[in-house]
Amino acid sequence: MANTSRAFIALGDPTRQLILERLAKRPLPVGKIAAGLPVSRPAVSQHLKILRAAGLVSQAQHGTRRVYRIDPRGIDAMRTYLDRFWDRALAALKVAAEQESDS
Amino acid sequence: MANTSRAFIALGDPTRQLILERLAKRPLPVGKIAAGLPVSRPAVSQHLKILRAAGLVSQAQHGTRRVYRIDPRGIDAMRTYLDRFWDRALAALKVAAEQESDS
DNA sequence: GATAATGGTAAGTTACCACTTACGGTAAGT
DNA sequence: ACTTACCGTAAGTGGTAACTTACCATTATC
Repeated sequence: MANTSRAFIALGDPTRQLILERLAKRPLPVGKIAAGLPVSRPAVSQHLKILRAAGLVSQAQHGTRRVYRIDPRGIDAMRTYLDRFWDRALAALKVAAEQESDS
Repeated sequence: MANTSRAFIALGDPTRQLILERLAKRPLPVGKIAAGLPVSRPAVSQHLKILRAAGLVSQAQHGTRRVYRIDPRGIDAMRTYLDRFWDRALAALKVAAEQESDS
């Protein structure tokens, strides 16, 4: 499974989107992330595991605390994928429009 | 449910990704999309419905044919979302790095 | 060293998703 | 008109995702 696929799946879940929104403001330990979210702390741990596999967050262990933060590389990979897609799609649509006017 | 959420969910599925890859080359009717894909034609129809709800493809009816094509607006909405996210995340990481060096 | 704090993992449940086959509906061709 | 081509939808099924509670491991604190 390509990692971009994992990233898109990860961003599709509303809870994970909330987690990323919070981490986009500042790095946070798991407990702080879970506080304020509508799900339990273990659920957050499971989401973080998915986000980590998708390359969207990274971890730093300080004592018993695990501080999570956004991993910019994961975000950038998605942006690159969409940009390439964008270019190809626009080019194809342009060709299609020209062909239609050929009639 | 926000439409960007729908778009990310849509891009998370590998079959839908394949469909979009094909449509990025040129607009196609449903049958042509399904040919070459590892799933049945009705499955493709269901995926197209999801892609349409996400604003990623549009439809044009010619006789009994439904020709689908990429809708650039949906792609662009995702790009915009990621760009905003990217900016905020980078700013937050910069602040965090400065705070760490303050110790 | 006992206790508390922090967080990852296991097991189980519920809900949803992707897929199939079967069917219906509309437009084109003969 | 009959048949064919094209495609959407309904119903049913198997698998997986998200969540909960319960438990365990590790590190700080007293």
